[in-house]
Amino acid sequence: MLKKVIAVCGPTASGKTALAIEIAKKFDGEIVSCDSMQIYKYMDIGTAKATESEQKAVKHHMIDFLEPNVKYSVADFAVRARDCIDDIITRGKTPILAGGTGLYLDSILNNIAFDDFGSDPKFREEMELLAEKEGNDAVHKLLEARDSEAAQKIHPNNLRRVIRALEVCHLTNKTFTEVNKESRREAVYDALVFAIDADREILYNRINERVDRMMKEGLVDEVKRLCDMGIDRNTTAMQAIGYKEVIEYLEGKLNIDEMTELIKQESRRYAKRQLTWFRRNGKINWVRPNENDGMKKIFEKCSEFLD
RNA sequence: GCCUCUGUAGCUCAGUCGGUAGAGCAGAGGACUGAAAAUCCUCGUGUCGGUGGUUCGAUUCCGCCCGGAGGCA
Repeated sequence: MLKKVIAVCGPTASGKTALAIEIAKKFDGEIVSCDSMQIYKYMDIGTAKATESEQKAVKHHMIDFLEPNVKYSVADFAVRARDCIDDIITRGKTPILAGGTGLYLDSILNNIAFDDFGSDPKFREEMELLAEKEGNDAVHKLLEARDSEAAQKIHPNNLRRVIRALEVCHLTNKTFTEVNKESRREAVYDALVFAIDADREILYNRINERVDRMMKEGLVDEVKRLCDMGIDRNTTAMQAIGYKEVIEYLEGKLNIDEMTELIKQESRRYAKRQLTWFRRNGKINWVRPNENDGMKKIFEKCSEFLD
């Protein structure tokens, strides 16, 4: 028997949080966030976390539990999120996955297993050095020799991926391609997946407005506080859109208008990448909750699914 | 009023010694299995301001007109 989950995804600023909360209220659900940045504490404004009152109304999981200097990955996420989901089901409630990090969502929906072979920082360093000295192609050639199928799929300039693939070969003595194949376990979830659809122009306006709101709500102070806490600018958390740009502003590299514009632009581009990710998922129901009886249709689908 | 410069892709500009044009940025599309809000790939037709003329042929040369910048009065 597959475990039933509902998922809400879509580009940034499309209204995922609101929709997920509506569904949760209606179907006695709890929200499991699939967002790579909302996991961090003290990053509320810039990541557009659900507000305190929203969190009071509906229980949120996978949010706000990590110090910003902690390294985290899909693998960590998947393990913990699955426990969360199982726990919610055990308590007789409906798990609602919500978030814009496509990889995180898919790791759950496709039930990808991440074996515990970890990483080898020293190996990565060596490869990075090689790339610096002899170019990206030199590293890619190594991958070609170990796993030509992967080499074909990964562009030589995508050093990060090339190195990761090599690292997996190095750690497991299997090919990256093999390891990935084996990681696809049998489905355990039956998911009803919604993605929020919006005209590009409207979406971009919403993004722009939201960034302005973040500025008013004190994004700059939020980032200052993180810096005062000693959070390094190279951490994953500080690479988030809205954070890295504020840091540049604080360093005097941008003025406030340039910074705001840049955050908007990066957010728009991010939304575009998210759309690309979700579009290739054929199982997604594209919905427009704000139009006509959009919400009604969504609720109907949910009831039908949960029956 | 006169003189000079200028008008080329959404923006900033290059260029064509006359054979209908190309960069950066913006934008669009795509990839994605341990950093994923990251990382990476692909994509440039536009009345070359308008209109007449010279020419086999003009965005390129010439005249006029319109718009912009500066200089002299």
